[in-house]
Amino acid sequence: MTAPAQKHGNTSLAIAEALRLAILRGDYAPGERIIQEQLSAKYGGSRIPVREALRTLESEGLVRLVANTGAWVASLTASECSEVYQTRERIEPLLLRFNAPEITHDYILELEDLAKRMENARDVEEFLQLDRQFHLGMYQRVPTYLLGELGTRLWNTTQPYRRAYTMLVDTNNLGIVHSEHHMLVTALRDGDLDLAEQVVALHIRRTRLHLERHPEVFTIKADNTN
Amino acid sequence: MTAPAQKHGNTSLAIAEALRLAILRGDYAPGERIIQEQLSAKYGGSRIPVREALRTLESEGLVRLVANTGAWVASLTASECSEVYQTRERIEPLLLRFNAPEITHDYILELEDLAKRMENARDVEEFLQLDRQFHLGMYQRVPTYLLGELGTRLWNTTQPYRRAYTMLVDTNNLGIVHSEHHMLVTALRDGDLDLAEQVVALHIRRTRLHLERHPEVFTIKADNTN
DNA sequence: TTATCGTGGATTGGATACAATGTCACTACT
DNA sequence: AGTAGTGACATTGTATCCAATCCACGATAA
Repeated sequence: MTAPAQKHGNTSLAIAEALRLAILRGDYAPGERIIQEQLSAKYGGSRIPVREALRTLESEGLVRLVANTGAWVASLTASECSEVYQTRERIEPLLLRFNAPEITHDYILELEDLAKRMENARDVEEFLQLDRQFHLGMYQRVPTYLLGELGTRLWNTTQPYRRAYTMLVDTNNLGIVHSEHHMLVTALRDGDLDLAEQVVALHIRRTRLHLERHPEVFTIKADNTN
Repeated sequence: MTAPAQKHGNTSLAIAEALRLAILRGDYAPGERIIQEQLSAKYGGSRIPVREALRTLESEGLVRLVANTGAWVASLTASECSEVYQTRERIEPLLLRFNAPEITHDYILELEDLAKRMENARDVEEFLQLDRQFHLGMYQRVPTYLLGELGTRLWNTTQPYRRAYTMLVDTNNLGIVHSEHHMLVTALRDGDLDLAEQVVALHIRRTRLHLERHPEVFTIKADNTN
């Protein structure tokens, strides 16, 4: 990049956004070391905005900072990931409840479409992208003070493991996932918010229990962590 | 301060901590403007670590940053505060569940003592301090990846309004609050975790409903916000 | 061999200097 | 009088430079 038309006041924002996307894309492996100077060279700007971007991403849980030592792409142990999922089980139903008033009939059609496209997804990346759009999309119908951000953060920090897990089970064996998506759409169409909340919680819970049975997913981190 | 023995690598941490405490103490009113140079002079260090501290506090929800414009002490509208409380209603029971294994008999005695001391609290500040110790203390028996931080954050962002509210109702009319505290202690002593979770949720919920009936609490912000 | 102790290079942390931006009072014009 | 324009000042954003810290590596000694 080395964006030339960079106006004053958003260099650190731009760097944060670029790095966030790169991490979510999987360009960096969990546990990988991040050198400020390299980011500086890659995305433009001096090390100052890079450092501020790293602080931002740390607060989002995507990066781990250690004073005087450096920055690493965040990595989760199996039990940490389980904790994040348990938190999601409590947060996402509430988030759904907040957004319910704006989940209109038209939008439910969109959700149905997304659910169907997921069933036909060719590769893992396409599935992941649609899955994200399906879930996070319905949580952003309404602006919130912190719930929306929180939901996104929890989703983002578990992204590498969702990817590894999806590759592991193969897109064919996702039958239950698709059923759950359709159940959620149906509950929303029926206006049964309590059921919708429960489906979301169960969806996350089942995935968590699956993940807990596959500890090998958490070995993808780059070596020199901790 | 202008701390002389400041070692390399924790200036921004020290500033963040000092400013966090100052905000929680109420030294700054919600909505009050924060000037980097002033913090720099007050707590020592140049503006660089000050800026990093502000980023940290922003991620904790205590400060609001706007590019090229400045920083303000965070302030909540009534509905934003309600959202935070609703989030707490979902998070704190889970946090309690995580910590339950380490809430020993000895610690329950401490909790009971805190509950009693709250009943005898002379002034608002003493009550607030004990209340914080009672609730946050039991959430920090066990180290967590994010739940603990999250609980603290939710607690911190609502601190100014808890203070205003407590002053409003007067420490005499806190009978129900004390009953709830004792109910929680009893549930923990009985090892009835489900009940304990429910008591916590109801405790938060009742406070939220009270707060929603006192919108005047949210007018304490310093003028030039937004 | 193994452990301990430097030592130099790589990297991060912080201070100063300057550029960009926003704010606000003041002026000139309608 | 009211409003748009304008300029100076206050404040924030970024770059560059230097200091502090860490870490890998090798030398030395038990």
